[in-house]
Amino acid sequence: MKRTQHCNELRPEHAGQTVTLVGWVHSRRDLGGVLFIDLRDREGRTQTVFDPSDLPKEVFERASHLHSESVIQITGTVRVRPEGTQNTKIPTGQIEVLVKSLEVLNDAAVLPFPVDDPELASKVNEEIRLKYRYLDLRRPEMIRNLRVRSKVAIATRSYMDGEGFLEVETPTLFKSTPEGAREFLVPNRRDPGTFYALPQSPQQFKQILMVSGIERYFQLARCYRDEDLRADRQPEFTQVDIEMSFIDREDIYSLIEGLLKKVWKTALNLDIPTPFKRISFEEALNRYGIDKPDTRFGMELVDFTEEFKGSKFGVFGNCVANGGVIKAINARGLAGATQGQLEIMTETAKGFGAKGLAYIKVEKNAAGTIEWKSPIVKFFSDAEKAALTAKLEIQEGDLILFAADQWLNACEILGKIRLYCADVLKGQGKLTIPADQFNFLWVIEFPLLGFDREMNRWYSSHHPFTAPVADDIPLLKTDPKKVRGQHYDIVVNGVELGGGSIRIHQPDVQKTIFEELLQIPPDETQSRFGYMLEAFKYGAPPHGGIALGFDRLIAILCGTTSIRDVIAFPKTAKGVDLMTDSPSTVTPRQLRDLHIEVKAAVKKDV
RNA sequence: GGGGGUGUAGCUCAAUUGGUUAGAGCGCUGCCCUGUCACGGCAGAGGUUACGGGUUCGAGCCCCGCCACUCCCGCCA
Repeated sequence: MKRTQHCNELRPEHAGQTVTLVGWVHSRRDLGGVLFIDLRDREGRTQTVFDPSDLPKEVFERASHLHSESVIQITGTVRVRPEGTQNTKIPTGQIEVLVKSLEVLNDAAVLPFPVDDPELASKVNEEIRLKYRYLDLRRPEMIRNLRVRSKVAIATRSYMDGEGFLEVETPTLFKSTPEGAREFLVPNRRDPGTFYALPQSPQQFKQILMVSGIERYFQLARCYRDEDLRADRQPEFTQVDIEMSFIDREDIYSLIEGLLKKVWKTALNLDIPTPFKRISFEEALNRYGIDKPDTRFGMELVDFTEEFKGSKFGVFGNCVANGGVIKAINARGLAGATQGQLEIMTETAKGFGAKGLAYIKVEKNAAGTIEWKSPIVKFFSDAEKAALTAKLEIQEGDLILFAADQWLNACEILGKIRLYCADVLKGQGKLTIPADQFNFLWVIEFPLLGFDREMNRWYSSHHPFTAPVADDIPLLKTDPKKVRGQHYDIVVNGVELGGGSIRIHQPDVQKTIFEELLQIPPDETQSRFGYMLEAFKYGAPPHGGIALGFDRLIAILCGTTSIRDVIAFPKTAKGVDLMTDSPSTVTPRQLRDLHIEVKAAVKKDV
């Protein structure tokens, strides 16, 4: 070892010792007669002192011209700092190292952006941070994120091991299963025209492992989806993938509650209460307008369908007559919403096919009396007004927003607007949410199927291996919409952390789903899922599982909304790695080997 | 595929809304400075205003196109 200590280790009790430290030049303060260099490694930093009266001239000269981020090794004596010069901001601030010798291990060129100042560095354009990712990762806050990630990964493995799970690796060269997310394809050199696909998840392998009798499987699995990206979506990402045999939903709930309890303790030293609350899909939509509710604030949806049945206000009355619902939220304190903000909300509503967005601003008028300012309130009867006042607890300063539409649409419109209003209120300081508040929630009883009007067929709302609730199986052939799936999502603070289900383990039920409901032709079912249906014939245990988005989990723990901050080498929104400039073109020879001809205009190499 | 935002010195930003030589802070270079830790002081270098067109006497600013980054919608069984 070159070093005797790391840069966050020396304390007053080391005074007098000769030590060797290595690291990066974090900052340099040259006072002419004395020179301070803060040396940084991944653990922290230590002030070193260069005294020209005590050092050969060339050593002092060398030190005084060191660029930031040069890598050096120093040997010197630890001493307690003179009275009044201690730095309470850093743990090593009581001491300093008086340098006797300096070795420059690597001179750094002038940096493209500062890494020593967290304030400045966090504002640097992400494009340049990604291009020089190695510099970006040197920032203590980025190293901290990677450290959290590592600790949580290890805690997860240790917890799963303790629960009797086997970590099994599954292939990343898999078979194309063109349902669901678009896949990345890998051409097969040995058989022209055939392809592997990178797995969207190890779903099928983990079920097969249950048939294999593994009973308890987990993996920190890399998954690949060739879809457009978001702040919380990368083309390759990591899932904590879990599958168990001979269990029911309750076993999954308690397993994951235990895992998250351990993870939160490990990463944040927080004790989160378990068991988590549960809410049905229907209730989540009714109260929060979304299937992944953020329950850290209220502003819940209120139903007024009954009150507006037969209303003289045509928009509401007709809506109810046509089987729709009337929902409203009270955005307390937002009566002063700007025209622009109302515009954004209206556009949101229109995005769901609504014609507009009805609202009431509850404000004092010039005469000093409270008034409902709204283009529609003149159509309301006294009874309707009384119902609104009572159920929404209307008071001065409120902004009431309405959705009148079919149930799901009405809920979703207000669900979006509720989140938008919360953001606005947060911006105005009228809504504060503590950073250490984590509202975990199981969302359960999802509908097994949705109906695709365009394609005129059912589709799986989760995936086609999800088992129906046993009581609902007879409904599969009579009223598929009513069938509930044994599907569950784990949600925290409005973020979907993961989801899973109890699987179908009977080949006949699986076949019904594939062929009668999803209307996949039998030969296609055979070619895509035949091996699974066959596997299930030879003794498939009842089983179920879940997958947690590991990147999202770490992002939440690190307090960031972008998973790029918790992935060492992430890609841009267009899937480009700016550091290596990939993807890139390949040689004609490579293409020939793969029997591939590129027809699109070839991007010129620079 | 669609919509919004951004792009000016190495970095972060400004430029009185179309007007002379595009500025500041940090960083960088040189000099001064013995207790700093956002050290301080003096001086200096550094610009194809992303890129390509256009309008205009005149464009960082207006128009058209294009590229990149970013947020959102679609998409993500």
